[in-house]
Amino acid sequence: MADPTNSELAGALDELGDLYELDGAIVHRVVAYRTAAKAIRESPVAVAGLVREGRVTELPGVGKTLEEKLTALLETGTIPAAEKLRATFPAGVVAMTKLDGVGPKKARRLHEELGVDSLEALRAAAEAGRVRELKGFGPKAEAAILAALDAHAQRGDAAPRLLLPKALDVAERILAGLRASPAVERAEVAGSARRGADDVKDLDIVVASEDPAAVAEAFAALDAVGAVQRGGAGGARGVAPNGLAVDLRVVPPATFGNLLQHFTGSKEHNVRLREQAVRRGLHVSEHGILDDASGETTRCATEEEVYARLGLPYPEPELRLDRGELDPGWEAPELVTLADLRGDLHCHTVASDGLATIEQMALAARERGHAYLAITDHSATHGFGNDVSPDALRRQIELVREVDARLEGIRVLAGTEVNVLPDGSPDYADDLLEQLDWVVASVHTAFRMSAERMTERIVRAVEHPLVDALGHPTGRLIGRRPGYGVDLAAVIDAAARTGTFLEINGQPDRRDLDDVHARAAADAGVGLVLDSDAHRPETLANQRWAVLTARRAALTAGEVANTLAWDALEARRPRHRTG
DNA sequence: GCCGTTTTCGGCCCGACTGTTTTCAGTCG
Repeated sequence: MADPTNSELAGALDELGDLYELDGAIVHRVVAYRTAAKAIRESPVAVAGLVREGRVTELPGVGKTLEEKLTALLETGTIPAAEKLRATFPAGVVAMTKLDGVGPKKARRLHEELGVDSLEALRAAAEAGRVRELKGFGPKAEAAILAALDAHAQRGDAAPRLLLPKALDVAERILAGLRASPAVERAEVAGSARRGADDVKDLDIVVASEDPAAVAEAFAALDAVGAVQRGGAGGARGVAPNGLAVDLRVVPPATFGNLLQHFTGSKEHNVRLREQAVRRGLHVSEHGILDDASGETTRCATEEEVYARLGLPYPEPELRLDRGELDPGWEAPELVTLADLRGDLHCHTVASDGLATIEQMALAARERGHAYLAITDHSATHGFGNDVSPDALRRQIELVREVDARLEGIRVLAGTEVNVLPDGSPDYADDLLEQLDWVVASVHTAFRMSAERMTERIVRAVEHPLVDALGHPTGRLIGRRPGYGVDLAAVIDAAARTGTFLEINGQPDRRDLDDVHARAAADAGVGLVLDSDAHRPETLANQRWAVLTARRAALTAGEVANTLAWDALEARRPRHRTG
């Protein structure tokens, strides 16, 4: 039987944390399970392997006890403590703790005192007016439970999340509206949107102003804020027309830095930051930094002042993920920017499923300041758009050469996004691939093979000497489809061995590789390419999202291959490697 | 349950909001 994935191992620890929490364990013990689950989920290597090698305690937050539990899970398929607790707390009770406003304490009392053991039973009890009979519960608590059950019935377990570009579009319109108000001195988006996350649950907007009432009024009047659910001193909550919740917070300019830092998060970053500060007698909150020794609170107008007061280098928002950025001795890397990119190595034209011609795409890339653009239409077996047969590709190469000769100021490269067949070979012959300047190999078909076979398939493609880059390496679609089961550590190893580049695809629902694995690839010496995968001129701008993922991976310009001039990059292609 | 410039025990971020309370527990981010 295949080893459990990191996600499955993390899920088991999260469940055990939930069960211990219901059982009344102290909160720190529960937090320890969740911290360990996060470390496992974000690990770029297969944690099951670490457990077998006796190395799993190298992960931060995993100690002897959790090592034993993970070992039991691998050897027997279950954790004894979880088995025992499941007998006391049925799955329905755990499910109750996921409802808005219901936590472990309330769920346990509903279970013990009303015999409720499922969401259905909870609804029946609430509708019968039995919940309000419990001490500490009242009519409002009962109504809130019914509302939470309705919300759960509508959206299921996962709260709806919006892809980053859609959320930022709302944020930018709100910010523009707020900045037009004379009462607003500064307005910024905070939260996961500012950190460049793949998708967001809600927007946090923070404002510096001496007149919060005027700001709240301006906020409520914005078209981008459809309905204001509640307002009050220092803030308001609205809902954008597309359903995105928007939280507004307003403070005087003197503490804007504290507020922006606090609401940018991440939560884990802030917890770590505050724990370290406490050891030095400092207490950090959105209101300022309290010094135990003097009793003084330092208020900061900028975030830079917050980090400086704590003696820390300033971490860019994308790096605030509690992945070592607060460790002693950490130095802020100079993160790659969109302006560093000198070319784009993945786009489509009307030859396959794109909407523009070679020339239109090239002119748009030149307009964006690029020095080169690779035209990489899909290959024949792909199945989307027009089939690009070998003969059609030969004609396409001639067309590219013709456009390249005619246009000044942009190098147009002949390429392909060649399909990786189930056996790992590209679906054009080598003598044709040899004529191309740039070959991206991608998996588009036969997703459902075992992890072992998929890994062999992709490693074989990476090892092909005429494959320059692996496109969207995992095939994930954010919020819709997990990646194919593939051992990325083996893929990264093969790429490091062969000099093949790995792509960070900039389509906003791909961003594939993700930040964790992009970091692991760079650490292994693999070059990353940040591509738009544009299908029309406007979506060349999608490189922006690849750059954000790269920044979350702490990539510098030196770790991104398409920051190089084409001549330098061409010389680094795998086909030029010897030995 | 983890961890150590308070190191093998005794701590473990901070505040807002809500509903039920007469001073606070639970939940959330």
